[in-house]
Amino acid sequence: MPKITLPDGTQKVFDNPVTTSEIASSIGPGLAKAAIAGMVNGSLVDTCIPIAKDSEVRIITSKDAEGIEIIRHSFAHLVGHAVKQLYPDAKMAIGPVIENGFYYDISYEKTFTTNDLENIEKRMKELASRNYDVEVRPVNKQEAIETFSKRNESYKVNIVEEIPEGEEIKLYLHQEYIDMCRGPHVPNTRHLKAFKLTKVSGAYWRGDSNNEMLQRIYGTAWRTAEELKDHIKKIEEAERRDHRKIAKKMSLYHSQEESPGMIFWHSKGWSIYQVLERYIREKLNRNGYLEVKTPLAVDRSLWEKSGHWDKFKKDMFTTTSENREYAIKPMNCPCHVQIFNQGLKSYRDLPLRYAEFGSCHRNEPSGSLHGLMRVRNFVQDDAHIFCTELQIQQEVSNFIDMVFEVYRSFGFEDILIKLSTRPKKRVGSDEIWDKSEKSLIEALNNKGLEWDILPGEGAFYGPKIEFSLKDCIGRVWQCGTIQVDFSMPERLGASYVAENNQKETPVMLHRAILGSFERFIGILIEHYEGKFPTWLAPIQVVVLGITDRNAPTCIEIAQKLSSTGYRVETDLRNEKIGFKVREHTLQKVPFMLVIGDKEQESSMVSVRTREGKEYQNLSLEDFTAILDRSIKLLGRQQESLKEL
RNA sequence: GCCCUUGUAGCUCAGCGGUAGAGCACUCCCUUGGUAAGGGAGAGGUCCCGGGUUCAAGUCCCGGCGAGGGCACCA
Repeated sequence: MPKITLPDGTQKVFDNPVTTSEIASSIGPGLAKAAIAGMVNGSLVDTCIPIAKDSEVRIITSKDAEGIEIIRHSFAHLVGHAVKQLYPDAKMAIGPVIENGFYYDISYEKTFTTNDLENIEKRMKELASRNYDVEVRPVNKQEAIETFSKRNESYKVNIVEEIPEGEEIKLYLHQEYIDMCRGPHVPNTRHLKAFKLTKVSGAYWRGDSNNEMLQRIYGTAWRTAEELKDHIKKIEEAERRDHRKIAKKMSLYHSQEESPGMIFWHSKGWSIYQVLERYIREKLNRNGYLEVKTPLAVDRSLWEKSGHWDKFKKDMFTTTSENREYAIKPMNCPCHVQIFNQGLKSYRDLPLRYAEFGSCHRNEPSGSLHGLMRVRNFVQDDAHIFCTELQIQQEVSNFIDMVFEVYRSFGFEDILIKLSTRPKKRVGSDEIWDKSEKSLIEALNNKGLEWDILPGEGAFYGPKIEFSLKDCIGRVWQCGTIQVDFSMPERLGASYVAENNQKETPVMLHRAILGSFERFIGILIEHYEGKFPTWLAPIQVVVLGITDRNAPTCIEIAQKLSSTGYRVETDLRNEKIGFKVREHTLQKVPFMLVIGDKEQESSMVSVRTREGKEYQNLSLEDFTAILDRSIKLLGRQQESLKEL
């Protein structure tokens, strides 16, 4: 006689054990049709599972977050159903839910082509349109192994074998296809409509690069066709913003075969880089940092002492000279310790903050390189703070303020914070790790910030806080970091004289706000879609002549502007004004000055913005005032020209 | 590093066994035109590199290198 309590408080009493499906029916036929699963006392169950005890029950439909997850998961089974019909020799491995969709890892001797993908998708649609019931069959371990052995599903057998004895195993029967899952799954394939298979790629069995590679079929799935369409639109939007494409069109940088993962900055890209560097340098100066510069190549003995040679030898570029082996530095910190070690330091000198825009090289795996986002040569807005344990919290706190201020300058308001704790591969005692992690947690809590924890994701020498920002289409980029390091100063012999006249080892904080300039510029290109705010725009103003007669005036105006420090070009080509306007709009130049006979005679300028707004009869002084205000806004939301 | 895809003019791409193509860009000429493409002519290619198959190879096969999408990695 189970008594069922629904979310709105209503209670229903049933004579016999009752299923979620029956409860839904008792409420209404619409809900019965929409029911995907039940949330019974906090856990998700299939609609066909009988509930015998008094329970709180919520009916899950596609409108619930849990519902769409279940739908996506069932789509993975549908991939299995289709693949096994089309390619009976294929072996199914795992098919989980991921953000916005699902995938299935499959072992099959032939590689799936895009054509195969289309066929699989077509078959999935046919199968789904049969609106067949999905059956659940609980089995014991032995039965599961037999079932999958008989079907030659060696990966499934492998998975079952690792399930502890006595634990419930559920088989899901999709007509003749059988899969295994914790569930729940949709009761009928009528729930499986809005989806698209997106790509095939390789993936290691159990995510281990020592294992064989399987073929992974990716798909995206949504509750309605509209949501699917929206999602595809978002992907296209992201493609439009691809920094590699935009940078090529705007001639910001290039890379070529001879130096994979390294950037040839063109003048326009370098201009952005320099503005960033100037901006950060000014921030560092104001916050008590000392800028330094250290060598690119350093003898391996230093990297042995620092621990890098042990852990990252393969990932460093090396070079030799006169029987000595050097590593091209992958980071600046060991060199900064060398500067710290020059001369005796007192506790009165701390905190000591060394900043460096040092060029670092890391031999990243070829398959991981990606435009500006993952490169082999990069420069960070890097600095190391040498301080006492007691100073950590204050330094971390000051740093957090700086991070927020800098990100806001680029228009990033939404900032996520994560704390990464000790990884498996690490140096330093557990006691030191306890101390380091605790000090970061306290600094975060004292600031009253919200943060998440990432267990095991810390650097090998210490825990870290990571700062991620959300760009204007909602993508999250991890940029800033501050890492506590109790180990490296000791390894490299750093010390200071404390108040009690004893030598102590300082703590070192590694920190960066932008991360690497390369990557941050990549992010900015995508965030702004190439439409850099005036502050950052490689060309801020282009002066366009209407006819050849206006060329001298154009040149004169351009010279006036560039001598005041603006980045200006002229376009005096023998082309119509419409043509020039189009080109510089596509080049995303924020301001175009149009100079014809009219302007020439009246000593005025006409302004056209890249957004297509026009303003006639401005004096050059009025225009530069506007320009100044636009630049001062930095990367914050630009208002219209009138408001400037 | 691994799997798949891919590499043709400065750019975007077509051609896929039989004398290298288009659009844009570039050069020259006409045009001097008022806010997103005026017209004409011309020049431009070891078809990524190295082997092989073939009477004949951008085109088919093998190997390198790069790029793209994933996986793994990311101090």
